[in-house]
Amino acid sequence: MSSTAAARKNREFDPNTFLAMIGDARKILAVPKKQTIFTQGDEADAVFYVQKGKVKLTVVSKTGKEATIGILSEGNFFGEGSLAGQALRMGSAAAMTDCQLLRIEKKAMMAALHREHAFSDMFVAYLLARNIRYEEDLVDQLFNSSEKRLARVLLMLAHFGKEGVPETVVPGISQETLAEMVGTTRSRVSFFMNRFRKLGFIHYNGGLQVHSSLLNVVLHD
Amino acid sequence: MSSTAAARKNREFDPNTFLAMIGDARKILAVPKKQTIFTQGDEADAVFYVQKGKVKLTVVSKTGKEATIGILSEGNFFGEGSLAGQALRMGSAAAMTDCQLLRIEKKAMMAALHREHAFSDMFVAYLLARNIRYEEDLVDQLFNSSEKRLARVLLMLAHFGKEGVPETVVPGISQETLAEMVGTTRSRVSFFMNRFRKLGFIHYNGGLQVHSSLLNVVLHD
DNA sequence: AAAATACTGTGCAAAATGGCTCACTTCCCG
DNA sequence: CGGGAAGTGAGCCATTTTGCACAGTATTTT
Repeated sequence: MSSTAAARKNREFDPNTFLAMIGDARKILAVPKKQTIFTQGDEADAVFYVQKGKVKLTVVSKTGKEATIGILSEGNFFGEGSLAGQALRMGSAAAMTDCQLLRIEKKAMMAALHREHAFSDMFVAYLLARNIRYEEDLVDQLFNSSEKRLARVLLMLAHFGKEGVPETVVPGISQETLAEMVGTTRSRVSFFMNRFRKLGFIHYNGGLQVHSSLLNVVLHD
Repeated sequence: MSSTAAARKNREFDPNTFLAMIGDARKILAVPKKQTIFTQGDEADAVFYVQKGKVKLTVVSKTGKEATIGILSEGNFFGEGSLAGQALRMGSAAAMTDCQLLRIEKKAMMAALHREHAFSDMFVAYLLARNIRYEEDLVDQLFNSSEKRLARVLLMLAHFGKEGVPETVVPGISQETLAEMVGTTRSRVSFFMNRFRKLGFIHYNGGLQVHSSLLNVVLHD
């Protein structure tokens, strides 16, 4: 219930309504932590929806470098490229925590989009939001140094609870993964993380915690 | 007519069909080269559609740096952020060439999306394509050096005509603009452009021409 | 608990980039 | 047609970033 409320609050649509419209051309998947959901190059014939947990999307370049495109929480879709005619997965998806996912066949998804007003309204809203997010990421890359980008990534990963309660960042996220998201090297991330720690912006306490003052790094100058 | 065919070929929807559905809550705008269409911070209450010409989207950072998010040709929408609830423009749009645009009121757009199946199908397809494009740009930023990013931008700007006919890149694009797209400095662009020229990848001939062999720079290694 | 793995903190030299400056060349506008 | 503004090619040097390498510290596995 609380997850539904959270998703509605953030995205302006109700996953339950969504669920109802698809009918039975969907499957609920329980994916354990660290398991692969799909791999770059796989055939792409379905869209996924995160009901619970965190999913990491990555891409591997021809030279073997790895980049992390995003970390998705509940209320997000992924694998939508298949709807746009991409026959193969352009990246991989893996569960960072135990997840509950919805797998929707491409055909069923397109039929539902075409049939149900409310559903396509919702999906358009979702895509617009996603577009905005991508644009922000891109602008961030064009404008900021790797230190600021790291600060921004940390802030985005730390959904501050009500009133800035310091919630723990995605449990177990490694410097390696952070480096892949920021677009830099792990040693650089290590360097900045220590700087942030010395300045009191972040705090290790079992998990990683981010203090909202880290914003200063992003906003200042 | 040829523009319609081209757009259909690339985007799988017909602007004319699109036009018909909106009714009269749209205006056709003739925008002369270099004119501003909207400015960062303006009120956002309409979406635009490029019928003819090239439009440049830019963002200015708090520190005054400028980034170019994209250069749009016919068949593209821009300013869709307004549909997602952005009350103000997050960036600016300007005509790079004489343009013919369609300006659609936010309300009319949303009503049409909600009313016409074919229209929302088309728009969903458009948004998916746009998403893929943003994702590619982001991956490019995460993986590649500024030299390769420049090579990629040049290749994207040069829509090779049938059979690799070397078409001139967006007429009059400056190194400054290229730098803003690539996310580097103009001096760096100048440096690489000359390197590309010496290697025979590009050619100045009144306008700028790109040889498809530039692909080697992007693809190799 | 021991062994095998994964993750982190550093240090360093080499390479890439950012930020100027300056001299020229083009182009555009009055 | 002249002057100015805009765009380009170069060079230089301070920083930033990369790429490795290594040792010490968690974690996981057996």
